[in-house]
Order: sequence, then structure tokens, then C-alpha cells
Amino acid sequence: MSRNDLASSACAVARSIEKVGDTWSLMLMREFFLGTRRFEALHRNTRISPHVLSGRLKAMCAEGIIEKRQYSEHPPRDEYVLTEKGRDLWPVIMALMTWGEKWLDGPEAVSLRHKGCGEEMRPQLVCPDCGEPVAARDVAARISEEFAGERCAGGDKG
Amino acid sequence: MSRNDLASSACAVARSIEKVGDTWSLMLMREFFLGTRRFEALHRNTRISPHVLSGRLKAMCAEGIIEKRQYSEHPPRDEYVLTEKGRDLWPVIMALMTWGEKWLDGPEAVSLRHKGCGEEMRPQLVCPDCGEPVAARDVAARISEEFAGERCAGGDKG
DNA sequence: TAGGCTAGCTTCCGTATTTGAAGGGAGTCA
DNA sequence: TGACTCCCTTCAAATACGGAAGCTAGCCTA
Repeated sequence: MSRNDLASSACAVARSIEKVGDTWSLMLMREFFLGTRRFEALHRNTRISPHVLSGRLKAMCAEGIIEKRQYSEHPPRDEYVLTEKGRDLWPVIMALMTWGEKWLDGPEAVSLRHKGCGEEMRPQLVCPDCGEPVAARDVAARISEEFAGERCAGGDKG
Repeated sequence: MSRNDLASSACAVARSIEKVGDTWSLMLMREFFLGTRRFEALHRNTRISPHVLSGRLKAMCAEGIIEKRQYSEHPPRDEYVLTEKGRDLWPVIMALMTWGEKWLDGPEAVSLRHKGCGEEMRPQLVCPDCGEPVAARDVAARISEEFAGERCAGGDKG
């Protein structure tokens, strides 16, 4: 199947992957969260080729993840800023950062300070009901019939 | 630049993206978290072509994200299971799921129950110091000099 | 002992996407 | 007038992907 078919999946993970699940969209999200807004700066900081960058920015605008905004009339200049939908992707980038820092060697390139309490921190996943940290093993997943049908698992557990 | 150059970035996000930041690796991670382990089942459930699937499984084995394990001697049959490194990618998939459910129309395909407290839930990001939920706007990011140099931001804020 | 079936891949080939370099237009600055 | 910046677009070559087919090893059935 092709990437685009994921858009019509019953699974929210698959639908999200279709929108932002590629190398350069994810790199752009990182860059937006670091505050970069202009074409040239996005190009320099991510090394994405102008052609691909242009295409991704258009797609992300169309998707409502970012907005094009004029920041100068003379000369006419545009910048790209995250919408609320785009800002909501922050946990994805945080999760990638946390994993990379734990499992892939390298320096710590970014420090995060929680404005609320002032502490340096890395965000953590918890259960909103009991407040305990959660990982994959702490959670039981059950899939809907519709999704089970889509997967055509053919009766086995795979 | 090419995808592979991201592996040597100072930024943990970029390094993570190089390992798992593509459509089919992410789809495979989803599938592993749903319990799928065998080649044919992965193929059916994700519709990844055998060629690409084979390549991704090899790469993920080499990276230590999954392990190949024989589950039958006669006939010899292998399955792929997540390592601890692989299981630690769960927050990435959760973040994508949460975003997709909020922003992309579609049914709820997966329910999650926290084994600890028994509640149906969606995991939530909090500050580990004060326990408050955090989003992008609640956090101030500062980048290291090394990372700043890599980005060649050229003095502007982009 | 032949024929068929399943799991787990590999090979092949045409198409689609990406890279990298170059170019272009609109405006400012000296 | 000419150089420079920003924001892209165009093009050719390299790469990756999708889909179908094939291949191997070991059953199973008769």
C-alpha cells in the first residue's frame, strides 16, 4: 500500500503517521519548537533541500499544522508559525528526544525548563487517573472490531 | 543532506528520527505494541511490501530495537520481538495516537487500560518535579553551543 | 513420491520521490 | 547600477518504493 492510504485507517496512529510520520516533517517540527520560522533558517538548520522544504511547508499549511504569516510588507516576507494543532505535536518530539538521549550516544543538546515550577526537567508520561508513570508494560490495549477487520489478522495473534 | 547524516547530529531528536522517523518503521512499532510478531502478520496488518518489510526488520534488529527469535524448530520459524530499547519507543506511538484522536477525524480504534489502577485512560505528559501537565508553551528550551554551531543559524532567530 | 500448502523471505521492474545544484523574481542597500 | 537577501522553483540524476512473482525449506495428504 502507499503512504496515502494510511489517511483512511481506523487507527489514529496510522492517520497521524500519514500527516507527520516522515523524516523531514519531524525535523521541521523540531525546528518549529526551537522557534525557527523562516524559509532560509529552516533550510540552514535542517539542511532540507529547498524543493522538499517547499513541499512540506505547503502540505503542513494545507493540513493546518502551520500558518503562513507576513512579517514584513516591504519587502514582502513570510514566516511559518505553528497553529494549536501543530503545537499539540510537541509530545511526539519530546518522546523522540527522551528516547534518543537514553539510547543513542551523544551530547545533551537541549535543556528544558518548566516555566511553572522553574525546574530543569524532561517531561514524563503518567496515568491521568492515578498519577503513576506508565510504560508499555503497564497498559493493556484492546482494538475495536472495525480496526481488527482492517488489519485482516486472519484469526491468529501474529 | 541525506537522512543518514542525522545520525551524527548533536540533537537527540535528529538521531532518533534517523532510526525510527519514517512511515514504515513507525507503523511497525505500532504493530509490535499491538502484539504482532511474525513476518506474514506484520505484512498483512500494515500492508508493507515484503521487500521493505524485510529491510526494516533487518535494520531494526541491527539497531537493537527488536530481536529475532526462533519459536519453532520444525519447521524453523522466526518471530520478532521488541527489546527494552524498542519498548521505550512506546511514548512516541502514544503521542501520535493522542494527537490523531484529537485532530484527525476517525473512530477510536484502540482502548487502553492502566493495569495499575484499572482505569481506561490516555497517558498524559507531566513535569516530573511538580506533577503539573506540560505542553509546549509551558517549557523554555535552550540549546547547547555545539548544537547551535551545527545549525549555523547565522545570528538570527530564524 | 507426488502434489500441494505455509512461512519467510528475495528478486525484479516500472514508477514515484528525493537530492543537489542551479536559477529566478522581488525587493533593499550603497 | 550592481550587489545582496529572501523565498522559493526547475531540472537531471540517484534512490526508494509498490506490487507481483519466485524461491526455499519443511510439513501434510494420499
